[in-house]
Amino acid sequence: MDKLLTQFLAVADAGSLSGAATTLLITQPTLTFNMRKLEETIGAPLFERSSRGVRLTRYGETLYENARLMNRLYDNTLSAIADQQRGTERGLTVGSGYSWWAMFLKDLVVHYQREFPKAPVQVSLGNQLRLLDQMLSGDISLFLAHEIDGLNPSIGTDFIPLSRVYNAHFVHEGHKLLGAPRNRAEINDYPQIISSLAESRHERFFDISRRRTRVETVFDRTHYAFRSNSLAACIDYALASEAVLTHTHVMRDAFIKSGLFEVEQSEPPRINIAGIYVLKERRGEERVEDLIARISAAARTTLPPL
Amino acid sequence: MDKLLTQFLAVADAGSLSGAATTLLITQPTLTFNMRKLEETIGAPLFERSSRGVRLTRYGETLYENARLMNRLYDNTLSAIADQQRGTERGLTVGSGYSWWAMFLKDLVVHYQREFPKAPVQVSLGNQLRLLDQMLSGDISLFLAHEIDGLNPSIGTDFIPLSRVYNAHFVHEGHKLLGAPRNRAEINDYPQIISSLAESRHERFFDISRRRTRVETVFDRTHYAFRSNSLAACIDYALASEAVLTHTHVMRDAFIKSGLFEVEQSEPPRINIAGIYVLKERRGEERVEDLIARISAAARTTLPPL
DNA sequence: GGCATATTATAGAACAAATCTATAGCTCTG
DNA sequence: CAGAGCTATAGATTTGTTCTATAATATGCC
Repeated sequence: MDKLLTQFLAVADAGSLSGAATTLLITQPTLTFNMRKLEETIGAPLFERSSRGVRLTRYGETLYENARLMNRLYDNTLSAIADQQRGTERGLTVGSGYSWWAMFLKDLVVHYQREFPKAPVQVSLGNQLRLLDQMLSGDISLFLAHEIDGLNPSIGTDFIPLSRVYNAHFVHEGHKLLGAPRNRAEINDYPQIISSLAESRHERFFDISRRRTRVETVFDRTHYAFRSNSLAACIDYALASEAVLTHTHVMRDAFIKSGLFEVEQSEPPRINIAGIYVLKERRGEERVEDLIARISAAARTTLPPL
Repeated sequence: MDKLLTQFLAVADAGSLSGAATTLLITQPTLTFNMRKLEETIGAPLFERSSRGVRLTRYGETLYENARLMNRLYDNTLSAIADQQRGTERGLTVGSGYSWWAMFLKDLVVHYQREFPKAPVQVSLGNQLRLLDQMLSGDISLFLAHEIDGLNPSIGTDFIPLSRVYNAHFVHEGHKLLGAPRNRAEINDYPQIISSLAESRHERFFDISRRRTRVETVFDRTHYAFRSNSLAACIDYALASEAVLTHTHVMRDAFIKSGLFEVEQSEPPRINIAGIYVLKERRGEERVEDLIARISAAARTTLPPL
């Protein structure tokens, strides 16, 4: 890995130049010099320096997150090559959201393990952007998710569509929207809730200019009255207010148990595409393509068609 | 990016050392030297050299794929920091653990939205350290949590105490620990569950030398039989096993509804201080201080006094 | 207040590394 | 078999990195 970035990580972890210097077995002036140089090449101040040590600026925090990713990617690369030399097959890891896992991925993985007990598939559950993070650092080979609108193409991912799912709107019992079909304008009259809370360190994944549609993305902060990464919190909020929770319709039955009911829509609902994200670089690898084929086949029998 | 990797990519793309040398504006012997060095650090031959140029070995192919990823990651990081510098004004986002959210933050937020519909408050639920992380990277303005022991003071946070809470222990109905007061040793005989999943990247927030007490910190990986970032998962585990879920007592009523009951403690329980974490530099901002005042007021009426 | 002890910053010397020039050696092609 | 195109090698040169020594500044403690 890049020397300056490695040293940067050490400084961020130690919280001081001198502390990092001792762990890195170099002297403190060297680090002072190098970190200045890094700040120059990055073009932003990375630290707030004081006589108690250094603290990361927000630019420093961004770099820290990404430098850690790069570090992981580098380590994963080295071990991948080492595995290649030993002739041992690398295990594949698949990422997924909980619903896809429960719906059909689980069975597929169980089958796969049985067929290839020596090269098992591992599974990482999480939200889309975390999974993207993990894919970029080489921790997972591919993941299942909704198509992410406005994703920056320079990230270099392929998206393989599998299924069409639609968004439904959910409100508490006795809400005025219930009882008759409603159009989009009527629904938008009420405050909106969404169960996805973007973190700024994921903002780099997005490229606003190339957005295909004009819909709000996860980073629009104005549109929603309430948003949270916790679905439970969103449900609580929907139960305690007149706001409308928008979520994929596959959760309808679970929501009814919590006391949220689906609003009938008088217009065709917004369709989302669910599918597989995979790095362009990994296309063509035998095991990856095999897994994609298996997932596609399983999706065709379980999920709504495209 | 790492210089050698950049040069490696150029060589792989050009298919020859001399060709890459001209595009890189360096001389061919330099590249010969550098690529040898890279092969040494990677520990595998990357090229098959011939008088017609060079060809990637399978190790070279692996490195090529991953080096391209690193390259992109680096570029994306630079542009993310540049975007950050252009500056985006953010709304207020409050972080919290689920317990505080359910107990009183929910009502406060619902009220707040009604009062200021144009400047909504967003909520991020998560464990303390994730919230700390998010606060430092600017995603959230403040968060509610237990006082974090051993926190490195150079991080520059203010802690505003709100309430004294104690940790209780919860088990499923009919558990042997129920029915009589138990001491700490008796409770520790059973496997432990905790609803906090530490990530190693947060370790830098801690300053081990200044830790006041010797209690297990969140980074002890051996002590707990089960830990998850999802409270629901912890509850599931507690219901399905003999393990003891340790959690703040304020959730007792909610736990009873789920089928978990509090173990009577024969010794005085460990007291924690709950309060608001906020960045020193954001103190004084009108909306931040307003929110702090509202939270403090709500806490006084809902939570145990200090 | 003032001393001890952290910290980062600076300057110049010493050292290490990267790069270049020049040249050799190999292999395919006409 | 000579020429063109490539990589490899050796030693000189240039550039960059790291170190030592010291200054400057803040913090905490007596």
